[in-house]
Amino acid sequence: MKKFDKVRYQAMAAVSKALAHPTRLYIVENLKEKSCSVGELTDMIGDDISTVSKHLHILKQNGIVTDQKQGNQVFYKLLCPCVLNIFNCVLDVIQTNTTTSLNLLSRTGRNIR
Amino acid sequence: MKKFDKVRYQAMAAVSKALAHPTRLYIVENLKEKSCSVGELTDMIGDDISTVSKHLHILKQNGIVTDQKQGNQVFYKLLCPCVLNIFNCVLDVIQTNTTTSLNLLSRTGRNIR
DNA sequence: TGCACATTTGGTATAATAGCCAATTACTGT
DNA sequence: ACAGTAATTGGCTATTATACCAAATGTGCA
Repeated sequence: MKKFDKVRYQAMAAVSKALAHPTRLYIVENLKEKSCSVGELTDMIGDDISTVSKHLHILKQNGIVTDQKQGNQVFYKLLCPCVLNIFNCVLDVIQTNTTTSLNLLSRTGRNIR
Repeated sequence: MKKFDKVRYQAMAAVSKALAHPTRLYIVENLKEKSCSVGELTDMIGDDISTVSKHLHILKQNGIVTDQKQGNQVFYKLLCPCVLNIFNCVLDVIQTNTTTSLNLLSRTGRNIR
């Protein structure tokens, strides 16, 4: 693999990795409509606040969210709503998988219900 | 986070994780046009063939590629070309980041060239 | 059958990730 | 300055990923 390509794929992998965690996906999807404080997100998620803070840090580092202080709190919002497209693409892949599995099942004469 | 959501986000994270590696992204992009044998991919990538084989296994497990024996060799191909959309989305994110950085730079009076 | 080639699997060392707790930092209001 | 709330950081441990080598498996052909 050429060095040029390596750099490119590393950059892409970094973004993918940032999204490759259930909690971080949850966060991104919840920031779709409105920005949230760390505390709000923590309540929704149910992990320790330090854990949530670290997830947010990863998302920020990879240019997916930004933060803004408001008094006592820090609000995070989507920096790049284009990430939401990734959601659809990923769901497409999952749906394709599911469809394939269903076809296999039906070919064996079995069915879901 | 509701249990239902958890399952959903875990499924999505699994797909994202499968793509969250430079070599695997490289593989996916190279299977865009034509299917390739493990040996061919190994030559292009330059890692040990066992390493490449394991990457392919991960992609297969997550419904991104399929394999097919042809005599001595195993050819892999994209199961779900919709993954390629993810590439564009990820590149969008990266471009947004880059643009943001450039704006910051220019605001300081500096510039790339 | 036995050899050559292609791929997968097992084993292992190293590195990266995730989560919690405790300690620190930052801001507000008194 | 001090107490109270919000968030980040550091430290620790458990789990997971990655990459190599070596061994095993599978396939085609003499």
